[in-house]
Amino acid sequence: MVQRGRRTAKVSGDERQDAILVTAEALLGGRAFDDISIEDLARGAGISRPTFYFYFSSKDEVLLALLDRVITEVEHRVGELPRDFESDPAGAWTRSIAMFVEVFTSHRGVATAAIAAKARNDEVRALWSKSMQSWADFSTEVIQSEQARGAAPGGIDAHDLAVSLNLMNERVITAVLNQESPAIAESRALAVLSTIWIRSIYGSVNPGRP
Amino acid sequence: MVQRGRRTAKVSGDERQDAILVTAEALLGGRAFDDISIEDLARGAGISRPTFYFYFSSKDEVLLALLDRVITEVEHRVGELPRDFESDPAGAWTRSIAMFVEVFTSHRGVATAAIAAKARNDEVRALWSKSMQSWADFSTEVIQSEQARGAAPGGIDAHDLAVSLNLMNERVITAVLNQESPAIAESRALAVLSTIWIRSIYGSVNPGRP
DNA sequence: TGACAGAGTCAACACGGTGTTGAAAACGCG
DNA sequence: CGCGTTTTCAACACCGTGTTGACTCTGTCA
Repeated sequence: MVQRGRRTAKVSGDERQDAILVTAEALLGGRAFDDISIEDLARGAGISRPTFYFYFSSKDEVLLALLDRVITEVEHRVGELPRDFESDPAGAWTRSIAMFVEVFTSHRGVATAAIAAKARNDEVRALWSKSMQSWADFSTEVIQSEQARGAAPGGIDAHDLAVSLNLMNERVITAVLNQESPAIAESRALAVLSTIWIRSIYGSVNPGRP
Repeated sequence: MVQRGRRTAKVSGDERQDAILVTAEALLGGRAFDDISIEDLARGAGISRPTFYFYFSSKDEVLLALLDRVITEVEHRVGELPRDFESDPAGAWTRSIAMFVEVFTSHRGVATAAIAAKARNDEVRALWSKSMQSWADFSTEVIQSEQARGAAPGGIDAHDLAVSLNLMNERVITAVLNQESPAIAESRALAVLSTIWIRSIYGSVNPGRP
């Protein structure tokens, strides 16, 4: 992305930028984004607060960069998902949902901070929206094709259903990651979510075996 | 709640307190909670900023008071809900969900501000959690009795299901109120949500007529 | 090799919002 | 009236954000 190879004695700019990101993700493991000051990020990266502004124009910009990485990872894994919905609908949906659960669980701090930040930051909201949109579109297409081949009943707009189920996942996963109450046990989250998806998409408990 | 009847020439304390709440709810109609300063609330109520602190110890305290009112209204209306799940399951669930949609829609500003604030404020979180818990408990009991009488299939823990569906409602309603994208049309929200509830609780499209 | 350019750094400042203090004004009850 | 209580606010202390302008490196090129 940017040419490397400076032979500077001191730490290079890119390393500093990276140090800020690493510090941010580390601190997010322990406390809320709002409780982390730019001073904290700067100190963690070994620079002064004004110098922080040389690398990022705000704290939110850092979060945005971290979120971007996570979303890229999800996009990549969505693309690799097997699309065996005709042969094993329940398994296929479960594997898709499992992927989201895994990625967000392994970036707990970034995920929860970003989801909270989209309430106040336009860029974070835009990025998150774009991704939600693309996941909802993916789900919509599959639901539509399931409805078209007669495996799933109509009576509900595929897009509305897809959006609602994706929003449910977002919220349930957030609740689990934040250990909210009420929430559900992390170990059961995947089973519960996929059961709801399958029942509400197929209108039956065991799609394929009616 | 507190005795009234002072014959003061100037506006009384209770009226001032109320003026702050009224101002807050009015301002919340137009902008985000974070974009409202204590100065704004004080000016709106016709007092100075320090005087604000005589009535509330913080901005969040105001939101808490507003949220408390809304939750009280919901609790009240939950109590009045007909419990005709045996005779008309689909209708009964739909009426319950409709009630939530109505109340939160008519207090859009408070609802969205409170849901955002629970990320950072312990008291707001506690109050919201308590209510979610009680709504989830209500749903759990109904689901359990539907499972017990054989109207709803097992294969999923009633409480997990209830919590997930309630979290879905929270998130979908928030998305609608905030006009997020992706979201669903406000006019279709109720139909979509109740369809998902019914399909995932009963494992069929038309409970009662299998 | 020596000055120049640009990257990197930070002390000091300006600003805006929150929360506190201490003194004073308004009230109402005896 | 006069005394306690309620109510009010100017002034202050504080904290986090974002900006400015001057300074130091370091690699480059004449």
